[in-house]
Amino acid sequence: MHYTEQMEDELREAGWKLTPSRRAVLSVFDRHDLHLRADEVLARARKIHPAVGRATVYRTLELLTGMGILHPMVLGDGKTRYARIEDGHHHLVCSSCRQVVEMHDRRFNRLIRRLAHEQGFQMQSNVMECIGTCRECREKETKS
Amino acid sequence: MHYTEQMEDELREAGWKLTPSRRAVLSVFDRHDLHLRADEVLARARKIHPAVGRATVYRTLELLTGMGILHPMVLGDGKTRYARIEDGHHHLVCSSCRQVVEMHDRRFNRLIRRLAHEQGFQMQSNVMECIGTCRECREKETKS
DNA sequence: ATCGTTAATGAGACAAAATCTCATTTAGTG
DNA sequence: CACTAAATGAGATTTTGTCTCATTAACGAT
Repeated sequence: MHYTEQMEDELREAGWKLTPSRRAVLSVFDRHDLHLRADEVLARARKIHPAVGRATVYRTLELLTGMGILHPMVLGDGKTRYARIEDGHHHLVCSSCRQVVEMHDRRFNRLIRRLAHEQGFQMQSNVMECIGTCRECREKETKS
Repeated sequence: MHYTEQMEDELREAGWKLTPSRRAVLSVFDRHDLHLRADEVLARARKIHPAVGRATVYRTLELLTGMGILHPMVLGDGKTRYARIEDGHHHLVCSSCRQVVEMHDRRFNRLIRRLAHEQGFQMQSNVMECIGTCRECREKETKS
């Protein structure tokens, strides 16, 4: 089953109405590897359902964030971007060339869940950003 | 030695000029536990050096971010906030009441550093946000 | 199918956050 | 203390996000 359909079910089960606009926004995030600004989401959603309004995109992004489906983040350039939450969403960001590497490591989720539990929290999702320098940039650095 | 002085040295060593405005912004972050919006930073900086302009605050926040001294983040309400980076900065955020719990756990930093290293990254800093529900909110939930 | 309720919508006014420009100032250097 | 490039503040401008409100349409009941 596709991600979009799953999410539509989730919305329905939570009692939200499934409108063309919401479907359009959701379908933008069918690919898992996107980090989009609100205006980019708007543009892409309009390709699917040209009538969507800006307000609705913001409302939907907020809704999806509240449901733990998306997560807003600032990847170092001051712009807020939305990305799907996979439990969890872990980035390495190179502070020099800005490339973003996605990490998927179970140890991480396990450790976080445990630490959250120790504090009485029940984890819904988590996002980590690690800022550093990638190998290529370090090598360029030392050469110059 | 105070944090502010350390950071001033860092700026100087990197060849940046130490102006009253930059000092003012830096001194705002002398306390380690702040998560401030740009306009809050401006207001606080003006208490110290009333002449600072908005543009300069943004410029300085960007500079300090680039140097790995501050990190911008979106704590779930869509507002960008800046906080000092301590290696690392780990939050539990309750999605219901919005309380933020700071975690300090060495295992975390160790694991992240290792994972970063595996990818060829040299870590400068890291930030983690775990969204969940705190005990109090869960208890309220079940009672109602 | 159709109806009724109510959530959801789009348009556009509005507000807030961030950027840009440029003439002027000043920190650091010699 | 004079020089110069970096940095600044003011304010115009752009971008991003919010709000209002009249209209629409999703969904359950019939």
